[in-house]
Amino acid sequence: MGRSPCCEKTSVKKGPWTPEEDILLVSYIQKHGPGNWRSIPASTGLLRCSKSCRLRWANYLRPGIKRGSFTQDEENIIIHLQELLGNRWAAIASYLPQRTDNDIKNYWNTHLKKKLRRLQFGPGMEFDRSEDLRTTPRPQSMSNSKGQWERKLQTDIHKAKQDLYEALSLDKSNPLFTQRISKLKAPAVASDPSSNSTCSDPSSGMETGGGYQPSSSTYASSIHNIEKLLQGWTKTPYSSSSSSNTVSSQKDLTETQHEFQDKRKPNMQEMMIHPSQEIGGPLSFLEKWLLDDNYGLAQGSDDYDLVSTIYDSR
DNA sequence: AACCTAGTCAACCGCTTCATT
DNA sequence: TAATGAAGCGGTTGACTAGGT
Repeated sequence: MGRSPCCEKTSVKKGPWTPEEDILLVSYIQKHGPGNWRSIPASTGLLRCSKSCRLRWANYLRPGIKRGSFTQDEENIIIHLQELLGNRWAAIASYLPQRTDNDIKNYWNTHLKKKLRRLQFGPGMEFDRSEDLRTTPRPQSMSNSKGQWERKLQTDIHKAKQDLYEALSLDKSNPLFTQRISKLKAPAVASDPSSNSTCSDPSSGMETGGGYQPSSSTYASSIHNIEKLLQGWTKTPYSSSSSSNTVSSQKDLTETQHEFQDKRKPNMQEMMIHPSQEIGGPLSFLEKWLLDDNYGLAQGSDDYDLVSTIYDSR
């Protein structure tokens, strides 16, 4: 299994992305859709490696990303999922579609770890909880019989489930939750994009996030630049002509920018309302888990399937 | 005003997993 | 089945900023 020669080490640009680079990347993805990262540098003329392009898209340019401080509900979800799943940030992020795994990881490392440490050991006590989690309960349980591990996990899951359900249902403004609740009840009814919105800025449709203070000097932190770039992004089917995937000419670029500003703007909000390009998609595993068994909390329902799923996925 | 320190977060690195041949 | 390449993931780094001295 050879290492992937991700990119030529020479002539690959590193460091913060420029607006021009973002435009090239967004233009390409707007035409061809995300994926096929390998071909992007060659097709767009970007002097970035494929990994860098994918990361830039996934962590920053992708529509529907919510920036800014995390809510209490989000915190609770992250804490419980981290307990259940460990540092599997991508898995955790899949339950918070508006947040990227990188964001969650950063937030965990910079805020939550310390917060939990303080709560658990009191101020002044320094203890690396993540280290503890890595070396104690779960691995210990794993070393025991599967049955023991499952019972322990079931207890955790019941608690997590209860808290997660409370967290989600308390947040009436959570569009993902309400939308999916209604979808569950009436799957045939198309959702009304104008009925709910997380967008704090209706003119742009961009979730600016509470309290987020973009850096004034660095491009990478300027939400407004990204906002402009993505203005008009839609889920319009991508061009199937992936053979001519070159956005090298200025003409193409200009046209694309105009497309963003003109034709596509009306659908921007839709994308923001339905993050993660999962509009109308199937309920996530966790959502099904929460919703399909009538919450199964007081009934003491058997979470064996869930436990098995989690267990087997390890 | 200058320096220091801690916090934040975008981006990179290297490993693993997945898909294809 | 094995080999290969691409994509995905988590850990880490380093640039930048804010606040304190």
